[in-house]
Amino acid sequence: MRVRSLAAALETARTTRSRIAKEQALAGAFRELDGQQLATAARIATGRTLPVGDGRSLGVGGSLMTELIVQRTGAAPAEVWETARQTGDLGEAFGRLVQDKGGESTGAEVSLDEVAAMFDALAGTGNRAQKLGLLEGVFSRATALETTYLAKVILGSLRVGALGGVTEAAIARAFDVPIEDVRRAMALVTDPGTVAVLAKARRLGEARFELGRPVAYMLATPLEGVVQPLDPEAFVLEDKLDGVRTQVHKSGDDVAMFARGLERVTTAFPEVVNAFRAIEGDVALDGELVVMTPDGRPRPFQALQARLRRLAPTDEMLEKTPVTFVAFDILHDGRGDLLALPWLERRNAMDRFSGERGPRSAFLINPAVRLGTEAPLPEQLDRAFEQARARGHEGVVLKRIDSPYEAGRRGQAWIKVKRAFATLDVVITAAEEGHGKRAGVLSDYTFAVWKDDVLVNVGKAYSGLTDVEIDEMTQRLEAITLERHGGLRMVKPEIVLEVAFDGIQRSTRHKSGFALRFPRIVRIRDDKAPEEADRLDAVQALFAAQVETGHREETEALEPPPREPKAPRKKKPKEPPANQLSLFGDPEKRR
DNA sequence: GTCCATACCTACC
DNA sequence: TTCTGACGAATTCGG
DNA sequence: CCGAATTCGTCAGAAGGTAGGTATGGAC
Repeated sequence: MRVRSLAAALETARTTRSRIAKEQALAGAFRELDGQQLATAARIATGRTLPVGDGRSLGVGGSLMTELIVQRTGAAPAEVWETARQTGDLGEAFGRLVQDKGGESTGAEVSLDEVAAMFDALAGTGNRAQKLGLLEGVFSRATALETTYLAKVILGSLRVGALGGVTEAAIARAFDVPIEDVRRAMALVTDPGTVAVLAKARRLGEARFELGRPVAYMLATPLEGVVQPLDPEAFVLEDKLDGVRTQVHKSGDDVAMFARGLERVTTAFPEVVNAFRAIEGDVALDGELVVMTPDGRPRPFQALQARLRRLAPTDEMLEKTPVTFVAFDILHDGRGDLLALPWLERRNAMDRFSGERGPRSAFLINPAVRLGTEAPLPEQLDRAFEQARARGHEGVVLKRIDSPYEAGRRGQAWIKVKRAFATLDVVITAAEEGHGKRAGVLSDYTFAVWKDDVLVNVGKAYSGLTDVEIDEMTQRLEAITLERHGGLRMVKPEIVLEVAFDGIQRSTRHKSGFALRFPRIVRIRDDKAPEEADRLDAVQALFAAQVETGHREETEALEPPPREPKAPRKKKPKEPPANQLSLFGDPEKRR
């Protein structure tokens, strides 16, 4: 089977807005396939290259792709960037350049099996040259359309409007099976490829929960989205912890942990593994991974962040930021999966698995309390919410006591209650060109407030810094830039832009960024961690000055300046990596 | 030849 | 993670 | 009563913020 008909189906799906038409296009392509080819096609339709749970990644991003495009089409890097800028999508640009430069293949056709083999091989090597060779091997025989969609899926931005839900429906339609069966199987097996193959064989019923393989997470709906009145007696309340959603599966001495994307993260959290080794029996639990202070208070998400992407933590980290897995649901008790049981029964089953006690335990169970009937529900919620915040939590979650575990669904059985957002008026001082749908408009703003006659950047530029650091930074930069430019512009402490506000300039490192000629007023939300509230107060105070000095006025964004190809610093062409420019990595904070 | 900074990619909220 | 906008089905409205 | 308008559930996509792992290329 060729990639060609899948690419054609994806193109059809992309160019129509109708979900049904997208579904039909994909279903048509799926119907002609089976086995591994079907699996590969289903994964590609959902924007994936490897099976769910593979754990590896291709390691091919904008930079390597640009190199490939240059090699394939003979276009200059500047031309590639310009085309990507126009289309808002590097994959789209690749296809167009292949077409324009007459680089379409006339050779042997590319099969889905080859594509799957390429994905696997790409994930298997870290060597840039080897990756390039593997890509070249397939792309050199691809048509323009195949090129576009292969590049898109490799870059992780398919943008055909047919992820998850539409592809599930397409599988159901292709093989004439009930959509509910597809959904159920997807929640349990999680890999669209496997599910598609099961659907074709009419064996969706065989999908089972397996200890050691994660299920899709059950998610909570925000309270604002809840329509029906709630019966207080049907719900319990739990604290909503601000950490990372995690499943822990224990089978004998094997303990496995899975993060939100269902990747294995076991080696990062040995303290949790040890805690689970110490308990009796097999089990699979759903919960939140958090960092706590010695007295049992949760620390903000930032504290956990340092542990997140580490394959193996250092002893120092284990000492300074030990993590705790706080379980709030049970999926399997060693004898069978409990997903269909009502929450109350699952809760009872889970309570048998409590680990060692104490605030520094690496395994705790999240307390749940029944709602009362003495006060009106909104009042109870307000009180519970404030109490949860006072304990350092993000908010509360309401859970229906009669609800099964609805894997992979965001239903109204779980309802999260978080803080109402305060707003703050700020000024945009820099922006980047958008991608995808947003091509041609400005986005990715840097915010500022007025301080006296000078704009001080806040928002993303300052995120993560303390008030003291901000003050120091501000003073230093004011000294430099007031003298040199008559104004203060900055994107990152070490990056000072070159002009004030009377024109548009691109910054040195914020490559695709440019200032707006006139600041525009926007609103941002205050949904930061509690400790950042002080900082926002300070910013609010600065903002008050803006009103007095009359600096607030609404103006239009200007068109971006013509882009001149910049001479590459090195011999190798480097691509401005789309809108995911990393502006961060402050050396000051690394200490 | 080794070391180190950094460019790139990825994944969590 | 949140937010927005869109589709399509269900429900209500109006002639 | 029937078609039009509105509501509602669901989904896709965009966006912002942050840090670690790995390959690589230049400095020494």
